[in-house]
Amino acid sequence: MMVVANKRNKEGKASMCCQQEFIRKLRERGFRLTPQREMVLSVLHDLEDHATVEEIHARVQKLNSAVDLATVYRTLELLQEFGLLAVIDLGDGLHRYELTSIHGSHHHLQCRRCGKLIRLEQHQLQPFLEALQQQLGFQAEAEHLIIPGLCQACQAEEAAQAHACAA
Amino acid sequence: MMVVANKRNKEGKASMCCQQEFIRKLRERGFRLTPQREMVLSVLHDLEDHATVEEIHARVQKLNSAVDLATVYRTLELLQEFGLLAVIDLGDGLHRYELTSIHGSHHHLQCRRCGKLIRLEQHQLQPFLEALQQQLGFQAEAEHLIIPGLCQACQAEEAAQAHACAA
DNA sequence: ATGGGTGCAAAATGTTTGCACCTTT
DNA sequence: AAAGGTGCAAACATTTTGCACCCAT
Repeated sequence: MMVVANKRNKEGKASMCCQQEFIRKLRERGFRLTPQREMVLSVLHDLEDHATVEEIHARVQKLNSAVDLATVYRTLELLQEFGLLAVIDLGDGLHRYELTSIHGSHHHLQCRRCGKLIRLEQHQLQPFLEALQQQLGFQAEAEHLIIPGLCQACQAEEAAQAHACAA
Repeated sequence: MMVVANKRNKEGKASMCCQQEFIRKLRERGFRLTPQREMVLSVLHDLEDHATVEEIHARVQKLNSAVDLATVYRTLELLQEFGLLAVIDLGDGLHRYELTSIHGSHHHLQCRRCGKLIRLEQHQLQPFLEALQQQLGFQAEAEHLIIPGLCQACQAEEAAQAHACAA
């Protein structure tokens, strides 16, 4: 029995390009593309940003409320093994996920004061990674670095605060 | 009642330099330096490398087996608030800790194949962090980045393996 | 006496696993 | 029939919390 898992195909976008890849990798190992797996993939596909397991599960349940959290975990694990899924750890004890094929390799600057995440594209990191290769022989495969610090706005506010204290 | 928490003072090294800092920050907030906190700090001080909570707890228990895990957690939390403690997440679900004052700001290159950690000093990262400031106005405070990739040895082995498959 | 700190046990959180049942091939 | 996949519940691991009691000021 097939469940409608991706309503967006009618829009004609090359939607779910990653589904082909997923199916291929599943078949390679004798695994199947089930409606549940399709739904998880679809939800991941539609994320503008990375999401936690709970968020993914909640969205999947809107499509079919019977889908279990354990199934979501199991599917995410598969996607990770296949290298299709990036795992992001912001240090708050929650893992966040996103499809690598959709968002491309990128990184985040995380403001420790306001929490804002600033996207950093792979190419902005490239010179640094190349230096690692040349100087240390290390071939970096950084897909998702989180660099903590202070965003521009918060730098200003902290400076203002320091002023106020001094006065 | 005072418990001997740091046997190494007799060696004459400027041992436990961080203890002064810890005491000062505690006092600032009306908190106390207890034997338990002293022991946790001492254990952290003697680590060659970062350690998990369990490892720290085990070492503290060698000094006084009554010390509770919860106390270790509470002390680590304090040290974090004071900015004296670096938390490292290698992605295996365990947090590792080390005193910033002892080991200095540094980072790690982590080989995804053999698991080896290669130390990367702060100054090796500096040009990149400065570029972030100049180009994006972001003031990075990266204290402990983990950059995944392949170490030199494993690059060679992967290449050899690829050859073998082709043949 | 006031308030911080501890140990202990319970709870909360996030994730994994065992298993009976269902589904696809 | 064989093998994979699911939902459910229980198990797990890590971390946090509530509380009675202890200790320092």
